[in-house]
Amino acid sequence: MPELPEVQAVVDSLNELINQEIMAIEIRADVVMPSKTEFTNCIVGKNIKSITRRGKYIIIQLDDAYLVVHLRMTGKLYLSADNVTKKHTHVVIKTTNNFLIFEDTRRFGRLEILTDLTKIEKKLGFEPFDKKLDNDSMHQIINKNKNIKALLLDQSLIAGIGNIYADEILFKAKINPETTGKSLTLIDVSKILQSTREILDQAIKNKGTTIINFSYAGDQKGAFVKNLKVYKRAKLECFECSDVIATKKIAGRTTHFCPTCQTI
DNA sequence: CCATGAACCTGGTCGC
DNA sequence: TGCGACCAGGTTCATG
Repeated sequence: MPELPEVQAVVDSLNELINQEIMAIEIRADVVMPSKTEFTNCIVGKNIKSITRRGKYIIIQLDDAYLVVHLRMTGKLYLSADNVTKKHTHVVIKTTNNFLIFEDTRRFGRLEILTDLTKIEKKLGFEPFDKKLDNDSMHQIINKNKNIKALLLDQSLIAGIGNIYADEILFKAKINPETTGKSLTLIDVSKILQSTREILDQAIKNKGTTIINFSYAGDQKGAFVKNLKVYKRAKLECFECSDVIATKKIAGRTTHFCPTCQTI
C-alpha cells in the first residue's frame, strides 16, 4: 500500500504521541514481529522521543531503542481514543493519552525493535529530497543495464518510491519504463529527478493516494488520486495525446504508461 | 549482472 | 448466489 507520501501522512498523524509514555502493549498476532516478550520488555515504560520516516519505514524513537514499523501493502498505524478490536487489529499500544493501533489485513507489515538504525540504513539509498542527490549522483546510481522502472523501485538507490509513483514519475518525465538506466543521458536523468520531486511533493501535500484502502489517522483518504495521469488508467485516453494508456508487467509489477508520450 | 516468479496473506472484483 | 481466476500502494529469496 503505502509509498513515501502515504507513510509521511501516517507519521504526521502520530505527532501527538511525542513525549507520551508507553503504558502497555497488547499483542494479538505475534506473526508481525520476531519476539513478543522481548518486544514488551523493550517498550513498556519508555517515552516516545520522536516519530520520523526513512524510506517507507516509520521510526518511533524511544528512550533507548527504536520501534520501527513497515506497513508493506495493507498495514495501518493510527491513534484511537479507545481500544480497538477489529478482525485485523494485531497490536494495541496504550500510551499516556492514546491507543496506538496497528492493523494489517494481509499481515505483510512488520514491527521491530532496534537499538540503532544501521540495519535500516544499510538497505536504503538516498531520500528523494536529499540535496546530495543531484543530477550527477542520480546519473551514477542508475548507470546500470536494468530498466528504469526497476531502478526507481530499488529502495537501495532511492528510498520511498513504489509502483504508483514510479509510473507517474516516468510519465511526467516522458521516459519509457523499459529504457535501461545506462542509456539515459544526463538530461533524461535530470528530468526524472525533477519529476520525482514534483510528484512526491504534490503527493505529500495531498496526503498520498488512496486506490484500494490506504488511510491515515483512522479513516482519512489520500487525495492524490485526482492527480494520477497513468496509474489505474489502463485503456483510458492519455491526457496529453490521443493515445491510450497501456499496461505491461515490468520489474514484476503492473506498469502503466503512454506508448506515444513515453518514447525515450 | 539481470529478469522473472514465487512466497508471504486476505479480500475484492469479474466472468460464467 | 456461488466458484474459480486474477488482481492489489512491498520485499525478499531462489532460479535460469
